Amino acid sequence: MNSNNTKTKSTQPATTRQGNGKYAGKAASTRQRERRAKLLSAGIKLIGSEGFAATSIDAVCSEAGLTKRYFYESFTNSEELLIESYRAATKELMNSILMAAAPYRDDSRKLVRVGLQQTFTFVQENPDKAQLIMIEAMSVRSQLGHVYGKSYNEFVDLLVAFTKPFLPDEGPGDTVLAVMARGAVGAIIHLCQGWIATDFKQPADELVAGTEYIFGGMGRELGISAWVNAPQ
Amino acid sequence: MNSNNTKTKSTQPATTRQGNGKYAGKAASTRQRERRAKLLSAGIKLIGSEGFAATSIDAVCSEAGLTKRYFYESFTNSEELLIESYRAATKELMNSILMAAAPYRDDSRKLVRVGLQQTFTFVQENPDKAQLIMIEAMSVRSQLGHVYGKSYNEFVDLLVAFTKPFLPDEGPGDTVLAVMARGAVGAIIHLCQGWIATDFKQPADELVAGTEYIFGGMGRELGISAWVNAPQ
DNA sequence: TATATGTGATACTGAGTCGTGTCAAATTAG
DNA sequence: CTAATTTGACACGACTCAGTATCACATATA
Repeated sequence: MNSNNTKTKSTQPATTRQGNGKYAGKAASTRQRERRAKLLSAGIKLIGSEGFAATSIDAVCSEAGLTKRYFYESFTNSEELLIESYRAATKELMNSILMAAAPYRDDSRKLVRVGLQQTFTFVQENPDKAQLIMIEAMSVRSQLGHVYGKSYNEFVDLLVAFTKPFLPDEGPGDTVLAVMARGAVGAIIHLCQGWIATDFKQPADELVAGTEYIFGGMGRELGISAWVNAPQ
Repeated sequence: MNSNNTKTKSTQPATTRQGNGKYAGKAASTRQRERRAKLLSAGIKLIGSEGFAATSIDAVCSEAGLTKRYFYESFTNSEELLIESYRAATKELMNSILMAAAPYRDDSRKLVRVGLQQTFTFVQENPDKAQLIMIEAMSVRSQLGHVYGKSYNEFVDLLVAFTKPFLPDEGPGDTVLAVMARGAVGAIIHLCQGWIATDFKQPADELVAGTEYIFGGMGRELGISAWVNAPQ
């Protein structure tokens, strides 16, 4: 359950006559964290490129340069690796978008443009992570379903909360607004999926332009002044 | 390669002294078609509910009430079953939308509304097929990727072709228009995915309303008169 | 009835994978 | 140096599954 599951058996009940855990100049906990990071990185790479179903634990260990023993030291099974890989990749994407968009908090249109640009840039620069986030995560059953749904809703809620202040009094209710936000996120995800599948043949600018139109239309339809008072 | 792959070995080179293929009152080709249909139906049900990765050939045969021999009579492997299942389900969805929307070819807004309503209705009434079309198909690698991409592009092209006549002369180019269409389809697919995952808790009307707003915004942004000359 | 063919149940082989266990080599602390 | 611990390589059993083969039974034809 806990993300920080240190399973160091520590089978020295009393007689710690020797060895406080150091090896190769590093403490036991450090080595373990490094191994976990290696496995996570290998997991993201393989799951993102080959797909979860085609990724065996042996392959992950081989990619990480470790043996199975250390896999089970950090994860109970392959699904846990998937979940943690998804968490790590999602966090990274979110942070990169927030960082890029932060300077434009007061300019809705610029904010949308920069956010979209950063999203597509991240996808192009990290195809494995993008594929993991946008394709693999949603097609795997059981536990990850909840993680994915939760993470997804958080982003949608963020989008709604951010849009709310700009809305005029009249307009659709919250439920419809939420549907629109989910649809907008879905549009981006889907465009990214197709983009990945076709090896980024289309220029990123065209995708940004198209999604800007979609967001612009929604802004206009919702009566947000930044778009209503705009040409075209 | 051919969809109508009849693999009746017909190992009677010359001495057809007996047996023109009838059994249980039906011709050989009829029986084979029925078996294939049973397998296809079982495949859609299992892949759509359990996922492709969790669907074994044995399970499909068991669900269809047949044995493995007849699976390999109609399909070379499980991926071929997946592709054919996807084709069948997609065709059914397309037809149901086109049938529902046909009477409103001259009223853009009504056309969009009815098309969306029918889409969500189909998804709710055929969750297995919808899950197969919208979730499983895109997460499987290799051959199906092309089938999915092709089918998807056909629908996007249809959408673009249908919109084109209503567009004013100014406005975005074809590439941006195509991106918008793909995004719109992605929005619908993604909303359906979430809807399926949450067991259709949200009323279909709300989803239709939200997607209508998205389409309305796009229509307005593109300068289509049916939406430009509309309130709100 | 006798023969050929279709059918259903099941066995079998080979490959792949998971999770665990073993053992020698490497490293550290006393 | 010596003993304890960590590490890497690999073996092992159990299991699942794909694809093929076998065998007895059912049905059609002569």
